[in-house]
Amino acid sequence: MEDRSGARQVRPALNKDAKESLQASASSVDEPRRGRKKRQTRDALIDAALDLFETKGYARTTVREITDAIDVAERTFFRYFASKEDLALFFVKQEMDNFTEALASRPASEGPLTAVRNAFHITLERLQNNGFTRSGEPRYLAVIRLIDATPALVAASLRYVYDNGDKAVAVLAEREGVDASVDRRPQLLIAIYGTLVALVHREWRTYGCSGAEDLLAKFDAYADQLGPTIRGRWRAPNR
Amino acid sequence: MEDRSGARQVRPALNKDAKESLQASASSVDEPRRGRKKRQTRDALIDAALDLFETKGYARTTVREITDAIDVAERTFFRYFASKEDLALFFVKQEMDNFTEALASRPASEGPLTAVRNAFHITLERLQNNGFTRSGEPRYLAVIRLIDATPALVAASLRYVYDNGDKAVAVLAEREGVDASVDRRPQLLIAIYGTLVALVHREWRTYGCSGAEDLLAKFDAYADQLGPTIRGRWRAPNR
DNA sequence: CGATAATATGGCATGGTCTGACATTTAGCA
DNA sequence: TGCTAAATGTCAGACCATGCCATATTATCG
Repeated sequence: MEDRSGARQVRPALNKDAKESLQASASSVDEPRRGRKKRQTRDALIDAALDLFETKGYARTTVREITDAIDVAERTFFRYFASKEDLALFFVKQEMDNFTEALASRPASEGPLTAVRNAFHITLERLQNNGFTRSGEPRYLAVIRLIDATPALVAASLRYVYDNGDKAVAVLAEREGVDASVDRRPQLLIAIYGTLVALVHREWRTYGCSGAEDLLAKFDAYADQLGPTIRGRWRAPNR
Repeated sequence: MEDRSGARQVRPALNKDAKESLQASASSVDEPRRGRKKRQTRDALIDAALDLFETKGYARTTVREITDAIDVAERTFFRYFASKEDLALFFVKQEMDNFTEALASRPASEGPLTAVRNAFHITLERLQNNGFTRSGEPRYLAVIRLIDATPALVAASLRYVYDNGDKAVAVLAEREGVDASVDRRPQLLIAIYGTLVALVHREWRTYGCSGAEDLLAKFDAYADQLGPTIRGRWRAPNR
């Protein structure tokens, strides 16, 4: 894999407990104060960062500014996130995890593509209550805009799906009772799902950035075209 | 687009004449000396870099080492390439350009998917004579290995396809006589092509890294699964 | 040929990301 | 209260990337 030592690489790991919900910021009691403070700090970092990103843009926001905003040392930032990118990708990871989970719980009666589509819908719904920006917009919408407007983040999130789809692939293979190590279909479908999401995000951001329903509609529109795209000739443009 | 000033971002532009073949290093005469030297320097940078990358890995090779190897100032490197990544992506760009061109010249009798598949074959064939490493291996194979082994480069190349597919999309729409601004199929197919290539590269690297024929075979194997993947249920694994 | 403009390089300073090492504080617990 | 471990802070430094200005090389033209 090569990756060692040299700076400037996107490292995985580090986030042992990075998955901890964040939405359940209802600081459940009885939890050790230490862990609670840790999550608080992490959340504060994310909040401050997203705020700054929205105002000044990703590239023009320095890590220093983020840490100054919540008064911690710059070094601390890198104890929570492997990189500036890593922070921005926090939500991508969450979305992917949600998706995989949703996929796993789709009834066996649904075919693979149907299950994937429904899982996406569920994922979006869940994300709705994942926090809001100070302007009252669901946070994940703001994040989508941020990522799509920042080349480096687009790249990173594509990659994240690219090499973290394994779990989803496994789930899919399991569902359909095929062996993912010889059958390429699970991997193919997840990869296609990834690009679908990317395309949808871009189109959504390009035209308007309306609500989440819009996102869903676009996703379905693309998914509907999957079959026609692959089959034979195209001829007459649809509609 | 936001991207400005802040370091650490992948910038496009800059390579006004970066496309100049490189394969035609036969330094055609009558060309102004200045341009010739420029290309020589650029080629030397690429050669030295690839050499070092292969030996020490991408991350552990510093720009300084590359420039020292051909005895130019570090500053000069960044006059040829926007970033270290940019250099590594040189071949990705080339491949994409070749592909688009090949696609454009496929006969109208071929359906879209067929044309894409054939264009890929042609692209690979052309790349065969694009220079060789000191071990005699076609250079682009070495580059594929390099990229796939380096997370940051995987990300960057995915992105490159993601936001440079426009030309190919246009070509495809033109071929099929559809309007790409309302019909999503061209974009969808190119995006799928991109992920297909990524998947193939990974599988190729994971299992053996044999010759180019192997790459072609794997590509076809994936392409063949496209239809079955999308349609209805899967049930019995193929084969 | 020689002056002049255009372009490629070199050199230097600076800002930004990220890491490693070590010191200091703070929470958890006997 | 005092010990232990985890979280933070501090500091130095590597590396990538950009801006700016000086210098050298090449092209152009009278």
